[in-house]
Amino acid sequence: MNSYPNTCVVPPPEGACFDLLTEEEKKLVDDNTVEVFYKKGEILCKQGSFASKIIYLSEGLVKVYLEGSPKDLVLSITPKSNLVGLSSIYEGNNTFQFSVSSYVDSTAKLIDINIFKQLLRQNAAFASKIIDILNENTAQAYGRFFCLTRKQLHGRMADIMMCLSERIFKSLEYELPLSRSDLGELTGMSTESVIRLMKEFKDDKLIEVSGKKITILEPKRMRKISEVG
Amino acid sequence: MNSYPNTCVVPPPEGACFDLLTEEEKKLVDDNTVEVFYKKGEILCKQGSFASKIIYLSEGLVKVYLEGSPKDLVLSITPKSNLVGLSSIYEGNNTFQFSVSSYVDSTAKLIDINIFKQLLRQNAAFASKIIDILNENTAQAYGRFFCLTRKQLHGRMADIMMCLSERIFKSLEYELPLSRSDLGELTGMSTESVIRLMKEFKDDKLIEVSGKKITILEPKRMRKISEVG
DNA sequence: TAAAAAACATGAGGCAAATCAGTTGATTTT
DNA sequence: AAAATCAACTGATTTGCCTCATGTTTTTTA
Repeated sequence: MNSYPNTCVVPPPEGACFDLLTEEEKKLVDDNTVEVFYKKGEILCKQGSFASKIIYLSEGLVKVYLEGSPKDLVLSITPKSNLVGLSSIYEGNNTFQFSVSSYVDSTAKLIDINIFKQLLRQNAAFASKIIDILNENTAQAYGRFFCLTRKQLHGRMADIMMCLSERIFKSLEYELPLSRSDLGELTGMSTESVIRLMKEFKDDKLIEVSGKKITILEPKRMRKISEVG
Repeated sequence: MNSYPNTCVVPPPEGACFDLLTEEEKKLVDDNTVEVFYKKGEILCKQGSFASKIIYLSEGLVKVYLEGSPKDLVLSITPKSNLVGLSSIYEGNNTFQFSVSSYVDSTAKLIDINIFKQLLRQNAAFASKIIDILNENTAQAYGRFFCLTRKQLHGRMADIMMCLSERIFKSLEYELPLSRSDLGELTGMSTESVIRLMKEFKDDKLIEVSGKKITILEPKRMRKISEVG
């Protein structure tokens, strides 16, 4: 890959797909939606369970992951204002392909999946927009796939840090809501390696760390490290 | 993951999405399609280049991959009667996210992307079917993602062999059109490891190998190896 | 059909990163 | 306030797999 526009963490903001619905359709959605609050660490949906809802994350931050022993595989981390778990719905499949759990307190709107499917079949503009979103998600997943299989520890660490900065917090300085062990899961490395690398980056004056607070001092060098792997 | 319905290689057969078009729309597609023949090893589309066509593979076998140095990452291998490169089209992106090249002599129908997009916007049943296909592809990609990041050599090797058997050749005995080095690329391991593992499987009476011909003697044990990693 | 090239095969050695086995400090429980 | 739990951190050891070096067989090409 020559450029890394959306390498690792999170799908880009979606744009308001529901705006493409008619008033009548919007009402249909509203009438078949419930809002649910989740505490930090709670599970929004469980891999293998019956997929009866589409999840719209209105507040919070979640991870989408495949369950595996001994370790899960994080597919993406998704911030507020995004649809989650869209790709679970297809003909011949009615179970979630993955689990979703919250990193922080979160709020989700759960939309009845049959209503959602009905809208896809009757409103082509809406369906077309959903295809856009799905494809952006896929592009992101491929970038992440590449990151985890082809880069080594330094590259992966730099990648995640830049991605969190650019795509989630939109600042070079951020308060990390994830533990070192969460970061290890996200970067596909052991917790110990996360700690060692953060120390190394810190010693090299690439970043500043104090507790949960991360400041990226040299974004250009970080980006370079992310790219060379 | 508890089950591995579509773990590694190839998207499931799609069903005929073009049947959902009206006669008029079908004609529109036909009028904007060209058929091209590719020799073994040729490139059907190149990552980063302008995506002006949707590729329908009518004959052959191709790999979809991300370019990387020193090694590419194979996203999927796709047999005939499938759409390839669907996920490249989304708002704000008009370049291919990946490259596609042929393992064997292949024939593709290239459909004008603007016509394709127009159909998505005007025919909801068609768009809905395309969503199904995209989601199945995504499920496959996630399975493969899991395979390459969480399993080690034995599991990956068994996985690919079973997948080729079940999803591409639909037989326990098949003539492999890939070299050992292709297999290495596909399983994310070195060519040497592929050879060592095939010898090991052969010595363990799990498979029979003679040249390019593979026979799976113990599919149950192979599946087990694939699952435990 | 001989020569060159590519694919297949095998052993030895090295290394990136995981695992293991701790210590320390902060927070929660009792 | 003591005990227990958890997160952050560190060093020593192990290991899975790659790389390199070299040889052999098969396929391609001249």
